[in-house]
Amino acid sequence: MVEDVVRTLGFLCMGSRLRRIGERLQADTQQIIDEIGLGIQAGQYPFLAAIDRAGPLTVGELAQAVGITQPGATRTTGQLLELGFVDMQPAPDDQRRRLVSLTDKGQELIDYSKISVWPRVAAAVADLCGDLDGPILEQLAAIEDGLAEAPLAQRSPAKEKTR
Amino acid sequence: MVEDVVRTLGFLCMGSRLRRIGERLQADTQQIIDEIGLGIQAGQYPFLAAIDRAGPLTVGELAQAVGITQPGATRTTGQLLELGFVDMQPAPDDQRRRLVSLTDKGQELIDYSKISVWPRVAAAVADLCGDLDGPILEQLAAIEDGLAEAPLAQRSPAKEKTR
DNA sequence: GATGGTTATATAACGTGTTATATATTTGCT
DNA sequence: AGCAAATATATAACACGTTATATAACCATC
Repeated sequence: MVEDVVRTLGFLCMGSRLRRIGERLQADTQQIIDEIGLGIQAGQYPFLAAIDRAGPLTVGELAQAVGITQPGATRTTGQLLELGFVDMQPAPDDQRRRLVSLTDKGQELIDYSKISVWPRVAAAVADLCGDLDGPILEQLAAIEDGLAEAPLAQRSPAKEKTR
Repeated sequence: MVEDVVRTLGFLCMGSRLRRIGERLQADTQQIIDEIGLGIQAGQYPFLAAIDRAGPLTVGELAQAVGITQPGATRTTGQLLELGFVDMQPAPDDQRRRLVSLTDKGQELIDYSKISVWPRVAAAVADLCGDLDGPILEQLAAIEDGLAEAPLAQRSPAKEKTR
């Protein structure tokens, strides 16, 4: 068995480490989404959630809300448009801005997700790291160990905790 | 100003959040590397560090050591080969395995990085989150706030803390 | 009211992760 | 020995982030 360098190097590799844990969590989340059978990518949720919370937003506002760059927001918005979850129309007062709003289909997806996917994901993540405390490196180690033991999909509220 | 949905949604978006913080940290680290003038990508360091610590490793062992999949390790190894930092040769006992070792140039890079880049990065990250404690969501919020105030490059040990 | 700078979005090119699959070598069984 | 299964690496195709730049619309000033 080979040493996990990223873990060993601690603060030095914290960027790589956060990133790989984030990727793992998103992949696990995707698995839950697929199990429930929704045709959406985990990374697209924050966009829909932002509009659901704040009402129609422009592409730039979406980028800010989700914390990525504008070209990334443009692309994901295009995908959501393609999938029929959102609608886009120029802002009446400023033709440069494109207002992105939820379609009925998008609103339904969100409403259903709120009762099916989101609670399950949030509970699974909380099960994984909700009770943690202490220095961040220790918590990250605990999270990685936890994920190795049981992925998010096995930490859903439906399944009784056996530990 | 638009609400940061990923932060607001907490555990539900923890994957996205860890990922984006990791990307930010890596970008900041890259800036420090570039300032010092080394021709390497932040994400390539863990590969060289792994070999430096453990001696020559196969592609598969590198993937394990760095915590990514094998095709990713194959690609990065190819880049490091191209850059002249590593050498590859078939393992004597098993022609399928390719042993990756540091070249003199690679070893020099590592040795120099150990005194120039690594301490600075580790100190900057420690400055950012070394003293944190408590629930992970709170720590992540503190890290994001901290990065917004001052990127890693401004948290080097050379610069006196002004706060 | 034309012109130059700013702002919003789109597009292109790239980096680096993933999954799926092809290829070559080794291993193990009859 | 010979052949099937397993293993190690490479390659292809894709996801999704980035930076740099093009284009269109708005605004301010002369």
